Amino acid sequence: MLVALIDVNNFYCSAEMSFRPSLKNRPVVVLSNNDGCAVARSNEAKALGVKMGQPWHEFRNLEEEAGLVALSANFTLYGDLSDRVMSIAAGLGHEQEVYSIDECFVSLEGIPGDMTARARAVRERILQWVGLPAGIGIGRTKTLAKFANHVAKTADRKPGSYPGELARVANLADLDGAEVDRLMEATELEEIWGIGPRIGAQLRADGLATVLDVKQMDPATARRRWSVVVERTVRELQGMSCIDLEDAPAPKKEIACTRSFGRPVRSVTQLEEALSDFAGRACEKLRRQGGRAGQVLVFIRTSPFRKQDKQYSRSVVVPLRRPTADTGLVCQAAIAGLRAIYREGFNYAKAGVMLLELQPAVVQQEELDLGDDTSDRTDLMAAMDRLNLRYGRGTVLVASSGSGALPRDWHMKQERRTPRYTTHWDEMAVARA
DNA sequence: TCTGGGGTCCTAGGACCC
DNA sequence: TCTGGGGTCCTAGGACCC
Repeated sequence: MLVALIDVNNFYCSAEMSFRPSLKNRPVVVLSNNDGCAVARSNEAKALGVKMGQPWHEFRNLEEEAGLVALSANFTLYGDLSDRVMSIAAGLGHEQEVYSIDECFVSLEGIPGDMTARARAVRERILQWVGLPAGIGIGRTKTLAKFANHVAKTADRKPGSYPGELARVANLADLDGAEVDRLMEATELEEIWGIGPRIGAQLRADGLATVLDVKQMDPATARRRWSVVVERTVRELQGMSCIDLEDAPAPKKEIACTRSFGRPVRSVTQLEEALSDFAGRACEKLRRQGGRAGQVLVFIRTSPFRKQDKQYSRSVVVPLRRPTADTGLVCQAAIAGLRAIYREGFNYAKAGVMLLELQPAVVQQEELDLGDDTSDRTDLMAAMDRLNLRYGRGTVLVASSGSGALPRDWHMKQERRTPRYTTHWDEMAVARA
């Protein structure tokens, strides 16, 4: 196996900068839904000490003090730019796994020529055609490609941290074993793909510190002390491929739509509206993958951060009469679930709907017509999806989502969103002479 | 005052079966 | 007096990823 990992640097921030060049070289953060916390930081924002996931109110002062620019997440824009990046990156090899919105693995098996030069060309193309800077790491396993990618990005961002020729594109296959070991020795073990904070701390307690230390572990010990997951990570660092490239995206096993509210919600009516809305969105995703759900999970909870509030958190799984992707039936189930778990007198901060026991619509079990809810509304749902796609989300919805009579102030806060430049005619960027 | 959203996989333990 | 062994399925919780 030889595989490349292509990953856009500070993706959301870079996406914003590609349409607003005045943001370049400035501290920029993109905030999570509800403008809650930092989910992307430019290099300058990192240098100011803004942490991944840090609550916005904790570093809001930097706006005045350091010229920090904070933006609401604009997922429509990021999703569209992501598609463009992925189609260029796919040109690197024959098989591609889109791993997340900003990164993908590409298999280099069977590709002739100089991989490093090829990767540099693809990187240049992404920069020129989409305006986004990326890093590319190449290795014999996915974990090694991830590690190489870390080297490539860090060498670029912090000159002197690694040999300069590895900046932006790092190909471990170009190096001999001793050189790779030196890179691993210079890297903290927390950077390893698959080692999180918990296991990282346990490895530290055992006296390990660097990627090289983990690579040199005995795989059997890794399995006995931790799990097969850690064993695989050790073996992958040693060059044995244990994690396959997933060429075709697997259908989802569960689909969720959950939101924190813009302000606390107390009434069951508003929760019904919100959950109907979430159920509708979840069903839309489900229909897109051609699936049906057997169960609906509903949850509501207060904010664990509001210590002064009474706390409450509950969820319930509602079985569906038969597997369905019908928004109306799923809304009914979600509302029935809500009524079972709702208690008065709490400040609800978050709620959600999850669709479980997903199965393909094409292998539906036949059964006797019991005359209860058997009317097939597949065509109605398809029409609803087309209208909402064409005229915008919320053009058609089920009545329990609210008539608009009640204030929908539970909607998330998004006070700093930039235009959806590439997907909405009326929000396109305008060039002035 | 203000703290995201959406996933996957693995493991252990209990229930249950023959 | 003597009281088995092997297996599956389900669920909750933990850990990780971006």
